[in-house]
Amino acid sequence: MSEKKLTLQLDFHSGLPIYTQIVNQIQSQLANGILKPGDQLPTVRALASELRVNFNTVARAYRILDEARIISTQQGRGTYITEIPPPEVTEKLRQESLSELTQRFIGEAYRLGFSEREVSQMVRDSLKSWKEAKQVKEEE
Amino acid sequence: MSEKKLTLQLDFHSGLPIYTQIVNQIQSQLANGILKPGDQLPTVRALASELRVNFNTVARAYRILDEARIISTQQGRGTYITEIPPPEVTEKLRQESLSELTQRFIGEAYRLGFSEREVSQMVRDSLKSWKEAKQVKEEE
DNA sequence: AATCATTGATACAATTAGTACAATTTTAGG
DNA sequence: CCTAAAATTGTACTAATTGTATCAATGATT
Repeated sequence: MSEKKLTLQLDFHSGLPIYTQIVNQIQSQLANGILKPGDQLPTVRALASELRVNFNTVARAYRILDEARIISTQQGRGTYITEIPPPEVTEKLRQESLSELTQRFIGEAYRLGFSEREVSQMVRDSLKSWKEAKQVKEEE
Repeated sequence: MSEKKLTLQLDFHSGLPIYTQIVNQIQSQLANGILKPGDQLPTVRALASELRVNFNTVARAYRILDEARIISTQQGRGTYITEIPPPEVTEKLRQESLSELTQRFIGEAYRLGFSEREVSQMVRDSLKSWKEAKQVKEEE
């Protein structure tokens, strides 16, 4: 696993805010293929030290990219380029995630000794309340 | 006694903490019948080594599952899937617990952006598999 | 001068790793 | 067999690394 070193060129006199320059350059390196989905970015402190900049400035750039779903920042872990699943598998992944969630729920209910009838009845009731709550919310 | 090897797939970039992924996948495998009450799980150190993760991370996952009464950890012995406790709770408590469980499930599905239709369809499917699995088990 | 955007300082929170310890089982000597 | 040491297993506490939140200082623009 090669440790790619993120290289950014900041221009402190350009009038563009530092955090904007960081955002732009990471986006452009991603567009160029220099950065790839799954790549880990330097920590906010490491990159800040590299660029001779306050780490909050890097954190701000990372937050902007995170909100744009371009990167994924994880407290205590690090920062990674978002994996973009090809569109045809997105739905599959979605279903798998719902399936796992449902299986955990059913399994837990089973463990607690509930019958199929009880579970399906409770799901019906809960979905009904949920739908009603959603309608109220949409009327606001 | 066949030594079932617990197989987990971790995604280190998914945004979900490792310990959460371990918790979820063990619950899933229990719901699927891949894991069964009484099964012994790998030791914290064995699973950690397998997953290339610190053993405290596995211990944390095990502790969460233990607190949820899904597994039973015993210092010096090992870790086992909890045997289904006889539901000695009253019917009222039973219903409350099912209701809470269901609302948590629906809420989580909602948070992940699934529609009522998708959720109820998935519940139907999962209940069907569950019923089938139970029949097979009763024939043994 | 006032205001606003940018950057910096400081404290905090979440996750994972390190180290020492306690409970239990296994094993080796007698 | 019995017993004590060793190995195995989970626990507790702490440290290190990471991103987050809040607010203060700075500096440019109006």
